Amino acid sequence: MNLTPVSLCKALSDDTRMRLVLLMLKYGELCVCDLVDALKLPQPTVSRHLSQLRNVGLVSDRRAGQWVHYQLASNLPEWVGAVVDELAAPAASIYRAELKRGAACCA
Amino acid sequence: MNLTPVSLCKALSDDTRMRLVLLMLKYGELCVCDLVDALKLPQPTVSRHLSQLRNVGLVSDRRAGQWVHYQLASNLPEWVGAVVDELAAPAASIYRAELKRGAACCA
DNA sequence: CCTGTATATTCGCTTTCCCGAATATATTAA
DNA sequence: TTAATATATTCGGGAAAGCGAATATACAGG
Repeated sequence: MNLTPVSLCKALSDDTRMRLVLLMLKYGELCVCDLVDALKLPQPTVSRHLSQLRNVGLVSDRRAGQWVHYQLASNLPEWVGAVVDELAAPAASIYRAELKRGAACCA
Repeated sequence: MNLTPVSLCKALSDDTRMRLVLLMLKYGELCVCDLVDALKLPQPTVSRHLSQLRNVGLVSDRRAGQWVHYQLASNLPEWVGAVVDELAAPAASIYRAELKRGAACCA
């Protein structure tokens, strides 16, 4: 968990990871299948990007049965939350429709 | 000049470019030789990174005689300025001493 | 024109990033 | 235990990023 300005930017400098973060910012905790469904990307691809976000400390995971739920880490430095919030609006307007979640896979 | 949340993050996800932006944020307009001197990096390296920052629209250049002066672009979207400002404090505390400019090379 | 200084670009190389495909692990249910 | 579902990891290749070295371009002065 080594969150610096540069490592945060690196984590967010990919469309898939940016959309993952936006989804968690919008909906809170989501399981991997929800994220796969929302982004319409292969599951290994989503898992790999989630792994990068987790390694840098931006998101946390929680296993519940066979599902793993991800959310933005709760103990983020203030400046990290501020940057993410600032990016959210212009990013959301770019990805529009791609930030809808379907029916939850894990009831 | 295609400044999106992801392209901004890409531009800032490198130590050299982050320090270049911090220097311009702190001192305003600087010529390339000032930046080379401050960062203690080869001139072609600095030029290449400046080129990336210019291509994405984050900085603008102005030629004055044999010197070229760079500064943060003046017409940046509000959210870009906000993100840069938020990153500045934690980044400056990391790079501390490396953000001093020496004597101006172009009097 | 010729020289020197400032800046930009190209080249070749190495490293890193991203992806698809396949495989491995974990959990649940039967 | 076996099968099925959810998630993670590994492997191999291709694309992109970063760098040192060399070269090219632009301007100033003599």
